[in-house]
Amino acid sequence: MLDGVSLDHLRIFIAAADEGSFSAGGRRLRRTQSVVSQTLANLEAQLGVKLFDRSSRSPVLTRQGLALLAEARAVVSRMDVLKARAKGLSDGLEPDLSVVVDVVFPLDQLTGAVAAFQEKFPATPLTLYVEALGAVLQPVMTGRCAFGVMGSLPTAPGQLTRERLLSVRWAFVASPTHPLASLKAPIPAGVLAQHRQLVLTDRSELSQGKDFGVFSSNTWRLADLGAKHAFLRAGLGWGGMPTGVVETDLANGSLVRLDLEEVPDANLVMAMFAVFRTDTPPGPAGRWLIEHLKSGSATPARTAKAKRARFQP
Amino acid sequence: MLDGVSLDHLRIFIAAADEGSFSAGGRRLRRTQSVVSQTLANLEAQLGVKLFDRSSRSPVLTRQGLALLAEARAVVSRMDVLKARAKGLSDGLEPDLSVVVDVVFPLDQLTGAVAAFQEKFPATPLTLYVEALGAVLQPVMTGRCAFGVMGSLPTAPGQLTRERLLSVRWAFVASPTHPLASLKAPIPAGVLAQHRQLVLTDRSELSQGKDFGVFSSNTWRLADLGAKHAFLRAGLGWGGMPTGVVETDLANGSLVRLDLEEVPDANLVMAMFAVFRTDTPPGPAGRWLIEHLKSGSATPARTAKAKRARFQP
DNA sequence: AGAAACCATCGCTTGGGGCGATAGATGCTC
DNA sequence: GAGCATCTATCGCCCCAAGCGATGGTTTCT
Repeated sequence: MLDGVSLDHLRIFIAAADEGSFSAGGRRLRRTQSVVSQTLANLEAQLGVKLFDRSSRSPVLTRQGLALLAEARAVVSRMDVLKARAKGLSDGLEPDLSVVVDVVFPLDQLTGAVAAFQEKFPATPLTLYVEALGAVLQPVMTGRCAFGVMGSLPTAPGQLTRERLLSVRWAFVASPTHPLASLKAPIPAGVLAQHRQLVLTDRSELSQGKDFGVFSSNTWRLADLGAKHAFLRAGLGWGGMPTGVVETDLANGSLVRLDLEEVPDANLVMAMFAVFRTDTPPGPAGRWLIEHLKSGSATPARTAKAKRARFQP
Repeated sequence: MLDGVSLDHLRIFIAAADEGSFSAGGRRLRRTQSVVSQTLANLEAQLGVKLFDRSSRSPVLTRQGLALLAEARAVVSRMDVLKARAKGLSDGLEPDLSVVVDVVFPLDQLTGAVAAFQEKFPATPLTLYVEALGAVLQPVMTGRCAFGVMGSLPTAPGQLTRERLLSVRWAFVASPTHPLASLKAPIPAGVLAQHRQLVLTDRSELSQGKDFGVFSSNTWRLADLGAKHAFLRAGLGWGGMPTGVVETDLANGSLVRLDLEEVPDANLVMAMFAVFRTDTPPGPAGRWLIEHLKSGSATPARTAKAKRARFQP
């Protein structure tokens, strides 16, 4: 034995204190009265503290006993936490979860799912990375993240599995002060190419040379969606944005939608997928999170519902 | 045994994980390597979780093992807290401390001492009551409070011990709009008696009929020092206040000092005492707090020092 | 190849946890 | 007040899990 006082000692102490009687405490734990008596005498000796006043018929906690009772509860409660955690792990729950999400993924959908996740799996630490485009892929490949959330794969290695989550509507926009904004008719590619396009980029090598929706050779590359947003509003160029991000701008006129000849009906959508390595599929927690990132499983939050209504008119 | 997993299991787990080796972990705990091996196998079986990957030469924690290691540390750490607490109690430290303090006790001295107390005895819950005059005595008599802090005892039962703490300077004041305020010469008792005096009182029976510094038969009795303060400032009467409470009022003129004929040199001080039942003297924590309530042991806080300087010009 | 670690497994011993019995004390009931 | 029920303390006994030492297999370093 490494230490005189054990968990069983504390459990017997708690039972006796709760029941107000050694005998009753013993009954609760299916132990004889004698072991309770001996154990508590032993515990008192180990701690050097009188826990019970035995002068009356049934023992009553001393003040010291009351103080240590709270400590004892804390100890066994912590042990119960450990066992609960172990139970989860033995059922296959992953000990922690790292996820990387593309910036263009709808924020409210993400926050709603993550909030629900924390409530559902409070013991599972969740680490969230937000990256752009190809930068999502890298941590998934290396295994640092259990899965990633990203748009159409520029290059889809065979070792990856992807699973459709939802679609992000896309709009090409510009500031109302921008020359393109005054053109009502569908804009042909030739005209587009004459104006600087703002393009989201990232620092990874995986998406090098793989451009998505780039119509102009005159481009500025921005690694941050918020920066791109600000540049667009400042009239420094035109480019595509998720409609969810710019809808208030479109409503109040600080950005206007561009009608492109190449994109009929402005119906551009980008499908978003959960992507993970086929050899290490997500465990229960990761799977749960993936399910709750799908469009059908929006959180009951009001904002999410409103957003969905706008997405499917 | 009430439960398969014990504290010793966790301690062995922690040692092995820390050392990165079963043998080294065993050495640290003065146990054979075989018991470490067996114990960990047993623990893994109990929890249903593989803690170590034994495929390589020296075992390495699995992800689950890493997660449970943190939990294990939490459990034994909580147990260490319990034992530390028990150690304090066995050394005679009281499990908790209740104290009742008279409102007129200098606030900064009190807060300083209490703050230092919480730092010195973080495990000892401190309950503080603030009462007026005789109301301080009652919880001390009944034993609900280990000691009380109060002014001169109106009636000093022999079963109480008192110990001097510090002196509170006292001033008789009134609003500048009050008729007495315009009298420069020392005011005789006869004149005082013609004006309403505001007197601090309390709801206990112990101070019934025992008035302190009452010169007028026309009195209003206030159970709250703050209320008395407000009444004085409103010009509703005259009365005594601790100088510490009214010094800013005296400085900015919202109250003026009265020069009483009965009280030469305005040198009225009220000695304050720690009072406790002789049969239950305070333990180490209580004694520590009493020492730090004395005037010489002011906290190093700037305000307290400044206040003391003003008190002893 | 050999030494030196490491871990798993197997008997063997032993100490503490648990049981039952007993005795003394206290409170309830008739 | 006698009898009964229930409580705690203590004793002797049993037994299992914890611990030990030895053995064997494996990896790493020299």
